[in-house]
Formats: sequence, C-alpha cells, structure tokens
Amino acid sequence: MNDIKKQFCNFLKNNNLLLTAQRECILNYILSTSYHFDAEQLYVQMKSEDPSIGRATVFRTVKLLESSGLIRKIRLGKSKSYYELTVKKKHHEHLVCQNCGKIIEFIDSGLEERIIKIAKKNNFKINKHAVEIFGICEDCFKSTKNK
Amino acid sequence: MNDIKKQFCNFLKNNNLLLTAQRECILNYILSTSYHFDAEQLYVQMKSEDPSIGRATVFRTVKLLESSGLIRKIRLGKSKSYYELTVKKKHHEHLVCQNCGKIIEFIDSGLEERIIKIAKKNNFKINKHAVEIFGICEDCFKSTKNK
DNA sequence: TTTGAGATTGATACTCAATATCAAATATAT
DNA sequence: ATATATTTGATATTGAGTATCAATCTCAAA
Ligand SMILES: [Zn+2]
Ligand SMILES: [Zn+2]
Ligand SMILES: [Zn+2]
Ligand SMILES: [Zn+2]
Repeated sequence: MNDIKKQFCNFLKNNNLLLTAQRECILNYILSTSYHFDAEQLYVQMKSEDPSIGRATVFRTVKLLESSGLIRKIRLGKSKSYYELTVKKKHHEHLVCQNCGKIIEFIDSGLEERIIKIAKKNNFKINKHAVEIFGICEDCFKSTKNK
Repeated sequence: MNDIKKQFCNFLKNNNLLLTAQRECILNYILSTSYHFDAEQLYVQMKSEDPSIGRATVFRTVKLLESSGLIRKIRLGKSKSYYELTVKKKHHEHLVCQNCGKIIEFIDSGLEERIIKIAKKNNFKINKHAVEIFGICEDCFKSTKNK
C-alpha cells in the first residue's frame, strides 16, 4: 500500500471509519487521474466500473477525502464544486478562461506569502484560501482579434 | 438622478433595456445598504416594500446589476452567491471565519499587483478575480484557547 | 462461530439556489 | 390607435448536494 493510501487509512482509523471496497475503489481512481473532477462525473465513472455503487456513496466519499486533506475543493467559477489532489502536485492556483473554459494552473510564491502575511496582520488563523483569476486566455484573445 | 443611477441607465439603454419601477426600486435599495447580500434575501426585502414583486424579477435584476458592473459576485465559501457594491467602496478581498461566519474585509495593493502580474505573465486578459481566505478569526481563536 | 453494536451502503425523497417557460401586462415608435 | 418589443410574475423545472432509513457489512468479544 502506498503512502497516500496509508494516509487515508490513518485518517479513517482516527475517525473510527472503515476502509470499504467502495472507498478504496474511489481513492484508486482519483489517484490514477491527476486533474480536476467533480463528484457527479466521478460517480458516472465509478458506476461504469461497478454499476452497484450509489451516488450518495460517491458524494460522501468525496467529502471524506476532502476532510482527510487528500483533495481540496476548487470553484472554477461554476455553481458546482470541483476537486483536485493535494498530493503528487505542488500547491497552485487557477486562471479560468471565460470564453473556452480552459484552466491554466500557476504557482506564485509571492502571492502565497502575501496571503499568509495578510492573515497574520489580521490575527487570523488561516486554514485555506482560494485565488481564481477569470478572463480571456491568449488563444481566445488572438482568435478574437483576427475577426 | 445620481451618477450611479445614471451609470445603470446607460447600461440599460446600451442594451435596449428599460428602467422599470422594479429595477429602480431594487437599485435604490442596494445603494442604500452597503454590505454583502444575496438574491433571496434581497427578494424578501423588496417583497416587504412591494408585495407584488416576483422572485424571478429580483434574481434577473441582480444579474443585470452584475453585468452592468455595479455589483460583483462573491462566494464567501457558501453554495449560494453573495453580492456587493463595487462603487462607493474601494476594491477589497475577504477573510471568512469558519467558526462564527464573520467576514473581514481587507485591501492589499501588493496582492492586487501580483495578480495583475500573474495574468500578464500568462498573456491572460484579466477580467475579474476572487481571493478568499478561510480560517478562524481572532475572537474565535481566543475563546477556544480559554477552554 | 455466533452475536451484537456500530459503521456503511444504495434507493429514494428532499432541500436549496437558480433558471426556463409563457401568457399577460407595459412601454415605445409610427 | 396599432404594431412591435420588452418585462413581469406565477409556475415548473433544473442542478447540486443532503437527509433518511432499512438492509448489509465489519469486527471484537463471548
Ligand atoms: Zn480561452
Ligand atoms: Zn489545479
Ligand atoms: Zn470567528
Ligand atoms: Zn466586501
């Protein structure tokens, strides 16, 4: 069993929860993909692997995975929640193209430091933060100009 | 008619829309308050002033006001959308206490500059951005420690 | 190995926020 | 007045997520 799975098992044990077949199956799947996903689309995927799995179970497991810290919720400007692994990839934020929907990830330590400073200045015990930038990506901008 | 109202009227004219009694009434109300609100709570308020107003009209008008740039959408970590005036107050971001729900507004020009730089570096034509910091406020943290 | 308390499941119904539909009412231009 | 376009409110519908609950599973203790 790899480290990430162990981490989830520990989380489960610490909370008197069990590692069930469904939970393991979902964990395996999200570890195998490494991009943004939402609970409904994860349900459809899991359903195709095991038609007996229920929607509620998938939604519940996504919550558990978020509580465990293995995934984090992102919004991407939509009404539903998206999620991404917090492990296997550095912490980053997102640029969202309002024209084509493309998501560009970026890492900016200056930005992260500023956020920590702001929290400190306000005596705020920071837990998480969300930074999202919306606009028009380079490709979309170019193709608009060409018209 | 004040400047802000004129701005909304221009927006309406430019889009072949009319300034109706309902729209004016809603505009007046949000100009008179200067804090975060959501569409449903605005509807309840407007209903109390004019019981004949419909929910759909309020939700539609909130959208119009957002398109016009007079208000902007913020999330505050909830599933519903909140809004706030973009005029009469400097652009700011939010700290959200996950314990008591308190919202702390802050202005940080360094943060704003970084965001603009990041967009530029990615050749991204920035339109808007969202920065929200979640955690525990000073008061909540103190009262936790005292236990 | 049984037993039983507690955890988990999937089906279903439900909530909540927001949107779509549409006929009636308003406004505007001629 | 008449034709055209916009807006309205009631209602139904969607979309995302949660609550309920009887049936099932797990596992430690007897
Ligand atoms: Zn694009
Ligand atoms: Zn990402
Ligand atoms: Zn607090
Ligand atoms: Zn604010």
